Amino acid sequence: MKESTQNQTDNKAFTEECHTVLTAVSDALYVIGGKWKLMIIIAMARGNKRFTEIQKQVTGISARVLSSELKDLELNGFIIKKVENGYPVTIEYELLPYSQTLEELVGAMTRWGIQHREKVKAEMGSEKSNKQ
Amino acid sequence: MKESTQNQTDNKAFTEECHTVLTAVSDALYVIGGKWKLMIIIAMARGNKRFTEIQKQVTGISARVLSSELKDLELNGFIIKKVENGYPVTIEYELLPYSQTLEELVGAMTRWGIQHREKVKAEMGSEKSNKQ
DNA sequence: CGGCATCCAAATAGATACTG
DNA sequence: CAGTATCTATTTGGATGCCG
Repeated sequence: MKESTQNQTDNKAFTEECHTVLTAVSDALYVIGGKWKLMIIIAMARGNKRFTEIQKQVTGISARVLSSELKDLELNGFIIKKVENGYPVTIEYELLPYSQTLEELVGAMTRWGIQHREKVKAEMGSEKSNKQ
Repeated sequence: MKESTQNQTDNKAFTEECHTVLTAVSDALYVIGGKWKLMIIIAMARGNKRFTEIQKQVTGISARVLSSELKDLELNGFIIKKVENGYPVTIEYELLPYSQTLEELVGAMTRWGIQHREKVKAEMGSEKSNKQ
């Protein structure tokens, strides 16, 4: 994993690999980017299926935005909207198997978020009592 | 990984774990969310250090936005701006070690982006020649 | 409850020109 | 080259009210 000798050869491969990675990350961000999509999927993976349940878990999201995000998620094959006819009609959203492909990504992001919060906390303490 | 018996006990733990995960992901998105930050870090990790180099790699970013994003990244400890006095002054941005904590996340996102693109491509093919 | 329509405010981003 | 300033256009989002 360490190299420093022949850089000319590396540079070209690096540029190509860079483009590949940038394209892939760009693709991913296009589909699951934004503040809410991953958070909605996380909330749903913990058993929240109803519109208002999800809205309660995902702090700060408005009904309009949640509605729009759910549509996007359905279009992209992560969830499905189920309408049960009865008195009254109940509507539930369910995760589809494809949403499980995000597990690794969500796990990585969760771990990073936790360690980042701790890093920030540690910096706060070590900045010579620089309170605001 | 399969459970269905005692759901009451699970639900409470689930709700707490849900909140933990949502908070962590929210923290992460706050710092590295948006279209550009990860892409800039990826480009820099492949050796791009100059402003225009980065702008060339990260397709579509404007100078104004790149400038603003670089400032954010510096504030959050991912990069450092180095000014070398000479004729003319050269300015380089370098990754700091903290940016390496993102490797797992970037890797997960890259893999997901690649597989997602392939899934979409496969769907295109299987949708009875439904060209647009 | 689960939304959608409307209106309006704020944030974001593109284009262009300009500077040291 | 490495930005900044300005202006404008577009996107996004909150608030509210309404509907089945």
